[in-house]
Amino acid sequence: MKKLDFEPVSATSLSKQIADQIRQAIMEGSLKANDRLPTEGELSDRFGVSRPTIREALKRLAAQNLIRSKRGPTGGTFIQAPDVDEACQSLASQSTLLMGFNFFSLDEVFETRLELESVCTRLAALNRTEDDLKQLHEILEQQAEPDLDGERLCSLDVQFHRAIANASKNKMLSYLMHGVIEALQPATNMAAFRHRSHEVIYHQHTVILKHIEA
Amino acid sequence: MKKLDFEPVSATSLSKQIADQIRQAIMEGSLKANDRLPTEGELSDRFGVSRPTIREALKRLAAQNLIRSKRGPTGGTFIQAPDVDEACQSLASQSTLLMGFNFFSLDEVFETRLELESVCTRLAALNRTEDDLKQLHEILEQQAEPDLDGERLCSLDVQFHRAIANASKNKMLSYLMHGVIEALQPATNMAAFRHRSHEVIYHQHTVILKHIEA
DNA sequence: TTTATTTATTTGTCTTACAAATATAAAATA
DNA sequence: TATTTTATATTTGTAAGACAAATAAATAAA
Repeated sequence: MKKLDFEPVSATSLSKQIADQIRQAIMEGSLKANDRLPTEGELSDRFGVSRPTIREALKRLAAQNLIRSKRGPTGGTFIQAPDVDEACQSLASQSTLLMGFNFFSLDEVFETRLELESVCTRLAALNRTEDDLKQLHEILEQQAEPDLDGERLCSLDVQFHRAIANASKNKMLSYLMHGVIEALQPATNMAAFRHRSHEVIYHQHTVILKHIEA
Repeated sequence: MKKLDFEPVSATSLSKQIADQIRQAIMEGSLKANDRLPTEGELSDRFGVSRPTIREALKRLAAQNLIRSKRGPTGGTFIQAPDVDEACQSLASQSTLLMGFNFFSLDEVFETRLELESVCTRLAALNRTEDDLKQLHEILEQQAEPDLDGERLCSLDVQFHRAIANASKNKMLSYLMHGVIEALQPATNMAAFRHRSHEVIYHQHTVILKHIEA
């Protein structure tokens, strides 16, 4: 007899279903930033599940920075307004992970950074403030020092690239750019150590900065 | 008397600390894809916490698609290899959220898409396969039809943009591009409905495709 | 009025127990 | 013997109840 393959009625766990519901409410805007959710007890009543299940659902949301919790009266669980820096970090770690599993080659990521940076540079040339220029100069000045250790060199490199992204005055572009830069940091680290390309990097940065100023 | 502000000994919950530890092990590569974690019971023994706490930690990781779980013998919790499509979706929803909270203006996102697309188009012109061209032509052909309903029009628009990203043959760039496209879908939807810009869009796409072919 | 103290509320954690899924091994049956 | 069924062990999923810890507000004491 042929096997009928019915759909599983509910393959996903309760905690996941609940988390998804709340998540959707946030995305749709029915739950706004700093809104307070009912207490865990109330939630377990409303959803008809136990408190541990509710808690697992809330932890899922907490992992995505969608909520925060506090104890005590006036405490509870609150909708967390997203934060660009956190989002950036999460993008970076996703990218790092994808790179680690060889979904992206090093070349691809380098190419992406190069292209994005070219875009950022062009926009920065149009929109940069005096403050941006000052900051870029400061970083470059620190990079001019001849005997920098590798760690410091890399940190300054990252700072420089981030500063360019910020100078573009396009927050979404910066967001994406920061993610790519972070993902590349370990790799650029290696490259810098190996090829002692201090002068090369410094020279490149000088050229870029001139371009933005002009 | 002046208050000394000591660091809180452990402001973060146990489940978070445990999740972070496992997360780091995955990022560092000590835990590889499809590796099996110890059972929840063993984990609670090893970490010296209760099973519910372990479960909350695991749910945090599950929310980030870092693990998957299965019941039964031969079941357990396994390290999940990241998936580009899922990562894309998560990037898109992050972007949507940031847009929803007005961290990015519509202009910024449009500008970002425009610039990224320009990069994708240039790379696509270099790297596109015959298959890519065929696919782009197919989509364009469907868009040529005069009376498309709004939904279908938008869907084809998204498909076209995604196809260009893919034709660039840079997977990281595609990944970022897809995120931006998804985030913009609701907005482009609105725009398309309002301005009945069917012909405009079609014309633009024709120009882009010619550029890629040449 | 100011300072302690109590109290109520809410999340954080632990313990124990049972349900559900599911692969493996054993037993029954054709 | 081969096949099907049944039992069994293992592991995650869910539940219930209890206590700990944080903390703000109300109350009592100085």
